[in-house]
Amino acid sequence: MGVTRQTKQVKTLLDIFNTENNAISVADLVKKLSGQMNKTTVYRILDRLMEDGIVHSFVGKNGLKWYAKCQGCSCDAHFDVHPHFQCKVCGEVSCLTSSFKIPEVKGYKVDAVNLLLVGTCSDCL
Amino acid sequence: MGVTRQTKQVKTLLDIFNTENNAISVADLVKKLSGQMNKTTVYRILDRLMEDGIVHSFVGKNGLKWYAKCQGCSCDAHFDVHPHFQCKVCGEVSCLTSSFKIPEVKGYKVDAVNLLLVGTCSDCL
DNA sequence: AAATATAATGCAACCAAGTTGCTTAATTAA
DNA sequence: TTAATTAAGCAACTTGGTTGCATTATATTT
Repeated sequence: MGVTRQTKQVKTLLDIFNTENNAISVADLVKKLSGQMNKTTVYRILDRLMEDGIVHSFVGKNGLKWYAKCQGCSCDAHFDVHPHFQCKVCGEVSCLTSSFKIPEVKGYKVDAVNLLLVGTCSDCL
Repeated sequence: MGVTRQTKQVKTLLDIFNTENNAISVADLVKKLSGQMNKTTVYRILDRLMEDGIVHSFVGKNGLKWYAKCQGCSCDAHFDVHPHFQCKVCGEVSCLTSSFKIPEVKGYKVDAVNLLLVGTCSDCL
């Protein structure tokens, strides 16, 4: 599970994630790479990169799926989940470094958290 | 803005929200009401009910849109936002009563929060 | 109560995100 | 270098959601 071959396409994707600080929506990736790469391929590589713990994914404010490079976030031990911030003006999404403790809820077993802050980023203020 | 006429369809929707405690996905609503009501109508009524502050909406773990009746939650003054819980076994989504203070983030102006807890509900444990 | 203005519904067509099955091509291991 | 196997490409499809426009229902006015 998650033994990713070093294909040209995988390298392209990895390169994007390594040079880009912010999160990227799959839709944007597909658009940006259209012509270079099939959209199915993009989806499948992202799946594999996530299994390998290279990237993590989450859902943006309008239901689109976003990916960002994992940097020190333990994606499996989901207990230092970080929030994400989405600017409603420019649409940029970034990982916030401030970690966040999972709230306890009586009667429920919580094992993942999706915390999305929506607002205006410093550039758009 | 938000002056909703009391049509048969609106009453049907309101009735569903008043008898259902949990949140409902739009997709489910459309399915449940197919034959009774056009899907466009469902989407539009939900929009209006939200403008009126009758229901609030949020995004589930797989990007689907969910709605739930507002009960005492001030949907416009987004500062007593409540979290939502989605059970990954049965799929049910419910509003948690525990309120939640919006975290401060330096440089950003945060005005909405989407906090989704994913796990296993008491029925599925 | 009837007429009018206006808001809401239905319909069909559309768009975009994401998925599936299958064939072909590219890695990696032998 | 060949063989085993993973990954890429393609096309077709599914699903959630939207749009424009014609028709119908609700409120309002007289």
